[in-house]
Amino acid sequence: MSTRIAKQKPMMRKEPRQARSRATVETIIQAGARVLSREGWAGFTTNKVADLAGVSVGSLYQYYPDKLSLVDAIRQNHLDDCLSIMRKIKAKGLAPMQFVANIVQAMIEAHSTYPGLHRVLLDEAPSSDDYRNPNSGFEIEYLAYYADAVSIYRNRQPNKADHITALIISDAVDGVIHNAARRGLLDDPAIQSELIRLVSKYLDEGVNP
Amino acid sequence: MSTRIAKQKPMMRKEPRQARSRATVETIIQAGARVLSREGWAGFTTNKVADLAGVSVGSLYQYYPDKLSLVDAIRQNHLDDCLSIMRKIKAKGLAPMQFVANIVQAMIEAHSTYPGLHRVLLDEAPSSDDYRNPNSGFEIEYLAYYADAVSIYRNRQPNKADHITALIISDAVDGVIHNAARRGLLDDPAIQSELIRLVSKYLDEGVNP
DNA sequence: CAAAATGTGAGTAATATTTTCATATTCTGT
DNA sequence: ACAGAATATGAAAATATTACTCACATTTTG
Repeated sequence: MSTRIAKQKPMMRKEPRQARSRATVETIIQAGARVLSREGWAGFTTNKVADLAGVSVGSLYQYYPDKLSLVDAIRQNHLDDCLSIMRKIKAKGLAPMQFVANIVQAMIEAHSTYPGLHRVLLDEAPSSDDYRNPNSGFEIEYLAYYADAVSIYRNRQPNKADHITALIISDAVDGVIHNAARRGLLDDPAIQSELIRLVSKYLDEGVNP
Repeated sequence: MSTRIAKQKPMMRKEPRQARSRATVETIIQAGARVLSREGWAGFTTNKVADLAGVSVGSLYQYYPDKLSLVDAIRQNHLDDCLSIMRKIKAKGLAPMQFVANIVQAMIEAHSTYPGLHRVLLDEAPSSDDYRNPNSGFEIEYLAYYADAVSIYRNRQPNKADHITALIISDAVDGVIHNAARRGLLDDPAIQSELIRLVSKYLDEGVNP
């Protein structure tokens, strides 16, 4: 999955050394993501997470000093996943249209496992660090990938205006996926193809509005 | 099919009769909207609402039997506003491009007062009735307006496919606005014009992707 | 001016949730 | 095999939160 890095305020109370504890921590993170996704921040309790993970609360507090550090870990994990997906697709070196289709489909897939997670992490859940901040490293890197995608799609050098374009696309895709998930339509092929069309047409230059 | 059904639980404990109490109720609703917008469902407490409204909790409970009925009232109020905006624009009978621009700008404006409200009401806050349901009367009416807008823009009879188009547009607009608000960019003219461009290009037929 | 409407806010009652810790179990290196 | 380290447990202490009431004050109405 992802490498976890030490922070000023130690993210982890204790580093899991054996395979068993590493698995426990992983399970806790997954369960936490599921609880956040299904119940939102208001329904996120350490006991629920432990229950769903099938471990005792004690185990949870063995590794995370408090609730907040657990959310931080979940967020870190999720954002790492997002960036990793982006990097992989970019590395494929696809043709423009395939590229867009790939990104859209990857984003849909990423939201399929825990439909509400992204939104909850960005909008609801408090944070000790600054990942919520619009100028956070994550947001910047994330949007930079989109901006890069724009220049790739248009087959030319990166451009300052690409960043606004990237913002619009990223947020529009987010909105369609989020609401589709809310309506239970994330699997609808019509939604998927129309979303791709939305992005493609917006990216196509030439025809003036 | 059922239209609107009378609620078992009365929305209001007591109907405000004098001007003073009507103003109190209005203030409470506004304060409630502000609290929901700023703090989300998790931070929504009756005492906070009363404080912000500048009235005592007692007054709040004079009109609303419980917290849930207050949220319901706030939601009802907000959704009525949304539909009312839509109706007014439709009534203007504008030309296609002006029409799109108007809707987008109206939606941006609607989100400007309480940036997080719409999302919180749809995603976070629980509901005694079925406004959260994707097949609720509100959703259907709301999307119907968008679908209608599509057929107006394309200057032809309404079409079954318009509904998917409407869904995509509605949700994309929602996503861009919501995230722009989160980033404090709701006033950015570049965002506004690009959002209009996104919608217009998607609606333009002819050029095949 | 009496009665009805409205407003007050400290306090209660109930609930919920985080976090600990004494103890039990499992693993690792030798 | 064994000691010490790592890991796991979960009842319950400690803490926090907050929805909602009620006895009483103030304002409005007719």
